Amino acid sequence: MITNKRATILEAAKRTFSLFGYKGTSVAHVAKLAGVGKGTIYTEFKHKEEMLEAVMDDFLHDLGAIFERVKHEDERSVLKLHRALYDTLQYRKEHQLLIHLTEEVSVHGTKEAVSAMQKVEDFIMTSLERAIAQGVEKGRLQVNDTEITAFTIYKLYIAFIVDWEEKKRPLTEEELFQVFENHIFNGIVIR
Amino acid sequence: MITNKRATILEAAKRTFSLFGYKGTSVAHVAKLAGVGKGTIYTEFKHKEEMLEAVMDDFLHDLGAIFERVKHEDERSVLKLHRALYDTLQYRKEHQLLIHLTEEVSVHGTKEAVSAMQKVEDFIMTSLERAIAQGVEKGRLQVNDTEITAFTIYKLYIAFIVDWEEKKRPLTEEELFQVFENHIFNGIVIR
DNA sequence: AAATGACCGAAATATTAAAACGGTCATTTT
DNA sequence: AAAATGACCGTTTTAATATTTCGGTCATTT
Repeated sequence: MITNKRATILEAAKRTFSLFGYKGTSVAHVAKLAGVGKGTIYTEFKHKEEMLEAVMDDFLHDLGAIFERVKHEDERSVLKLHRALYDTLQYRKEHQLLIHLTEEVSVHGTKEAVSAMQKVEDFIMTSLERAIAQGVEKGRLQVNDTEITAFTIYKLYIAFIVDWEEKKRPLTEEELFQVFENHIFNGIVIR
Repeated sequence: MITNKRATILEAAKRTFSLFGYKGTSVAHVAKLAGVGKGTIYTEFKHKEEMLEAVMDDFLHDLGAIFERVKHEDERSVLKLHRALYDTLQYRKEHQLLIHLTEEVSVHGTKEAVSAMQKVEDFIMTSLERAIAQGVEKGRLQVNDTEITAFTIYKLYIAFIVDWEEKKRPLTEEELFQVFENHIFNGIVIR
């Protein structure tokens, strides 16, 4: 066999999950696309959920790359933070796999999808927390509790990128940055 | 008749909506509790939804009173804003009617419930916006767009009161205030 | 003139039958 | 002998159908 068996199956799983979501994908379907028998899949994965987990791990690796890439850019701490989060959420918003999983969570509450999306949220939150902690170390940010601050920033980005766009004109990246610059970072109180 | 007919029906509607939500309440049930025939209800309200609207109007009137009361307290602008919003959301949290409607929106998407909750959100947002505009007038706050700032504060409160409590220990009123003091009002950037 | 509840079509719910699914394993292929 | 396979199994989902409940009306009663 020229290509790795596990990789072939994983690629097929990624494709079908992206097209039909977790619930909408049958193991038989993945097997056919991968060009193997159904039984073969169970020599590589304990069950269907383990396939999703493997696909998600790949995916989280990509997300991690975004934060990593931005980290080495030579910019202000605040701008870096913004760019990493913006790119991440944009990526998340456009990726078919995540779109399907998100819908599955809200419509069917499929437990495997819930846990997969939880992983994504945790990952983003953790990356954000690390970035904030770094800003604190460098003496650029004052923060009592990095977790609370990460939560605050994360929820606001989600609110603006998801909820705001539902009823108003979407903000450009620049405008969104301004919102955060004014509110979270500088504060609105006049001194 | 000693008590007002409309008020009696409205009171019964309020009770049953609070106990069973909109979907879970039948018109016959309201009629029985109000001690009138079903037909009588339709002499006062065009349809079931109009009953809900009337109940919600009463409710929004109560909410308005909270903002009004706080407005006249002699405190810092920021503290006032916080107290008004906190009272509002605590009230909301305790109020069975809103709990049921909120669940109905997320579980069944009942259109009458969606529109009722939309009204509540709009009302809170508008009150908040007015309070912020007042802070700006008094030269206490610097804000580019009161709508965006109101949205920011509202979403953050909801996030902390709903989402944060789902996974972490609920914040006390004091802690919640600190979060807003640090993030929105003063900012986290070191100058 | 105001109040009522039996009645209507429509919508929600419960019941049942049929199909599809995840996972296994005896058999086949390499 | 080891790896791959798909027919097969019990369970879960879905589709089809029968039953109940509901919002709203209106002829009759109060």
